Amino acid sequence: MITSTTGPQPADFADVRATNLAVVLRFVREHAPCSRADIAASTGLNKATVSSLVADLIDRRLVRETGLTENRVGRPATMLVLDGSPYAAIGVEINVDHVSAVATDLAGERLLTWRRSFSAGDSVNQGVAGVGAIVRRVVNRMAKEERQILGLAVAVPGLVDVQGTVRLAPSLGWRDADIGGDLAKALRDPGFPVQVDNDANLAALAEQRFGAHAGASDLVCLTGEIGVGAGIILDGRLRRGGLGHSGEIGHVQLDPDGPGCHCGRRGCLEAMAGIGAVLRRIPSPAEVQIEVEEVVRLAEAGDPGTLSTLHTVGRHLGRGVSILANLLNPEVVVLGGYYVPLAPWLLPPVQDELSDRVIAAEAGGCAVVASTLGHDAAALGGAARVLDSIDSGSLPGGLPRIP
Amino acid sequence: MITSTTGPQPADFADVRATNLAVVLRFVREHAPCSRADIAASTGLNKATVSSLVADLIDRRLVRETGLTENRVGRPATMLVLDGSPYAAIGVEINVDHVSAVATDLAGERLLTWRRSFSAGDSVNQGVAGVGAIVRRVVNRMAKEERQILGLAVAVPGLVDVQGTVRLAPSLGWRDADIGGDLAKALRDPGFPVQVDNDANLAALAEQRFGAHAGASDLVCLTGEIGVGAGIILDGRLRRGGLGHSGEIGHVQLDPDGPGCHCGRRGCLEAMAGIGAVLRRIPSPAEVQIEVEEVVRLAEAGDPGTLSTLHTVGRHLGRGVSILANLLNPEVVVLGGYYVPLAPWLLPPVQDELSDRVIAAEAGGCAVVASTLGHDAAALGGAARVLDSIDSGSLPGGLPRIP
DNA sequence: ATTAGTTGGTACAGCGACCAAACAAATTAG
DNA sequence: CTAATTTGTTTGGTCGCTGTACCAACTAAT
Repeated sequence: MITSTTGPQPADFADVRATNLAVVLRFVREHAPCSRADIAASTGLNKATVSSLVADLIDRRLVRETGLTENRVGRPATMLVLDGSPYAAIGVEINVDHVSAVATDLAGERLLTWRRSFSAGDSVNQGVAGVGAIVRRVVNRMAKEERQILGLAVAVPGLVDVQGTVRLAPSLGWRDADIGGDLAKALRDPGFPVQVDNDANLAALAEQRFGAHAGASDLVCLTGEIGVGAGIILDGRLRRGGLGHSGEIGHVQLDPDGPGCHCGRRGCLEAMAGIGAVLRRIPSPAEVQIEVEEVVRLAEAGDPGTLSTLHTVGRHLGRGVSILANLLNPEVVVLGGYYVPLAPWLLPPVQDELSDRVIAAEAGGCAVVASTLGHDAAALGGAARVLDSIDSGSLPGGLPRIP
Repeated sequence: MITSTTGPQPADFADVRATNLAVVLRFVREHAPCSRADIAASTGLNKATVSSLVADLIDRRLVRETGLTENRVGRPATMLVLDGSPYAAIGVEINVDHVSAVATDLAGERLLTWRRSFSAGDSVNQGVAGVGAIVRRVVNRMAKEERQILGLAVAVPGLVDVQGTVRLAPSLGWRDADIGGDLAKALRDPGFPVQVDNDANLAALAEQRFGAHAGASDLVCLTGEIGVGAGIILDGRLRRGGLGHSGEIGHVQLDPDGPGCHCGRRGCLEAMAGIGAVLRRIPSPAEVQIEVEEVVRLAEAGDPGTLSTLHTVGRHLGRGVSILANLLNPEVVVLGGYYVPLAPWLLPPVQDELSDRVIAAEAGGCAVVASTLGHDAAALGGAARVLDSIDSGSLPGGLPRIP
């Protein structure tokens, strides 16, 4: 059945065509290289229909025939793969001390990964200028490779509403900033859509598409930066809540008598299980990485104090994860950011807490794993978000066949 | 755009037709009485198409023409309304001490509300027999009124997986029971689908369709029975999580030093803000209602101890609600069950906690209200669930036009 | 080398569903 | 009584999927 998102939203032929184009495109993405016959057999579409759809996708340069054929009985198949070359998706991640930009082709292959320093104290205008600068460079590079930009999604650590306005980003000092609009202006009508989203949301998209549990339809991603946020994917899609402010787990109170949090409350998850709770002193943002590496060294050396701290933090983190598991019953919770290098010591106590606290048997089938995507997961997620919109039917290259 | 749920799921004309039939049906439900021209103008469908769709719906006896016309310039319109008479949806709610059954017509009007005593200690077989008995009586009554049963949904207080198997219902003493299958067997091939779901989930559906905030696309319903559970609606649909075990908020720990919970842990939401925390003594299930009424009387009389208890419980409940608001950012959290009569005293501290604890400004736009649906909300939600499946395209009366 | 068998892809007619526009119907305004 | 207005149906057209037939290209066996 076709399920429209909501309200009176009728369907017509264009929708059927767009849906089936997207179905074929997704199939090629997931089963490349494959033949038209494969597609017809697996999707249930008629062979003739598949031929027509594939022709359309080839016209739009989304799919390409590889001359290669298989070696079996019968006529050999002309295999199809995604055509990586003519398109690119851009994801950008704004952090306290740097901006990361990632570009991928249609298949999700990384084309470039760039970084630029960034000052959190900057005004919104300065921030946008900095992001605009790196994006312009990426756009130019893509133009040199003769790639059309499919879109840009920017990850911001903070509250972003459904329209893409940054409502509150404490670590950047931003409030009610229309980054998307400003950026589009700075890029002077770029000709591709510019989207803005929360970093945890985009990291979750990255995990769903590129992570070890890619394809999971119910997945939560917990970012382990200075702040802790959750990106929530349920039934295959990001769930943002009414205003787009979902996933704010960082200041959920674990213990009324817990340590003070920088937000002014006590016993927040962020205060008890954020990366700050692991470090012995509070370093500047740029030094956190170094401090974490020091903790890893100490833990590897078996330093009792460090191990004990990690165990305690792990238990607290486990309580946070168990809230997620009880409330949302995801297949997997992915720990990102600074949790990744610390995972060997954090995961066991997290698992223990989870089995203790989740009501459903065996933690409701909820696995907890460390991310394998590296530090720019949110930027990669930005690209994933652009690819998602392609996958769900808004194809580029709308020109029809030969006149 | 058409968005298929997931995977390779192509669309064809039948899907277009089903989608548009559902669109028209929903429109008539929400705007009755209305004319074909209204539908065409509001949905964007062509007038001719609307005529065809309406004719189809009339053939299926889902919609009816009222002779009435409006009094304006131009040709008078023939108004359309949902045809209540030929169909019925049944919802059943299993509780510790009773079973409630509700039947509604297509428009959601209650046709009957029945109750039957029930013993929690009974085996699954005895329980199914009891439910089967009341369902059979409802089915017979509906048959007498010449109504076709569209479906039956049963609400169970416990963990229900996506297939509808009751994994764990502590208050009933059930475990791994295929209530749906057993019930279908007990009804001897009833000719309509039998579904089983968690009581909080179905209560949430009832709120979304019949409650004061009907139509909200992001809504959470908190049941205040002996246990506390949440039904989570995001982006217009119930979200059940990977295995269907979402919403288990009752044993989220609010305070490591809190009072003991019957689950063996400490400081669970259920122990600190469940109805048990309000009552002075632990009564038998049948007596809870009386005890709650006594608490209301004391509160109304201004008894200081009672007021103080309610204030404290309200603050704890507010902490639970704030977790929901931070994590899911719903438009509204509806408090049900025994929270309803106590709402005048519980809501103020809940609101206070919410404004204190939710990171987004103004609690992320999250309202907290008491349910207005009465004690059989989950049963009503069962009917709502049946109506939902009609609304999303699985129409009855599949026979085509004239033979 | 020839033939049979198998599989891949295309061509063509048919059908179902939507749309646009013209038309018929029914009522009010003047 | 005519003009204006609005409703709903009829007619013709387009689009996109389906089924069938057909051709193409290769393997395997005779």
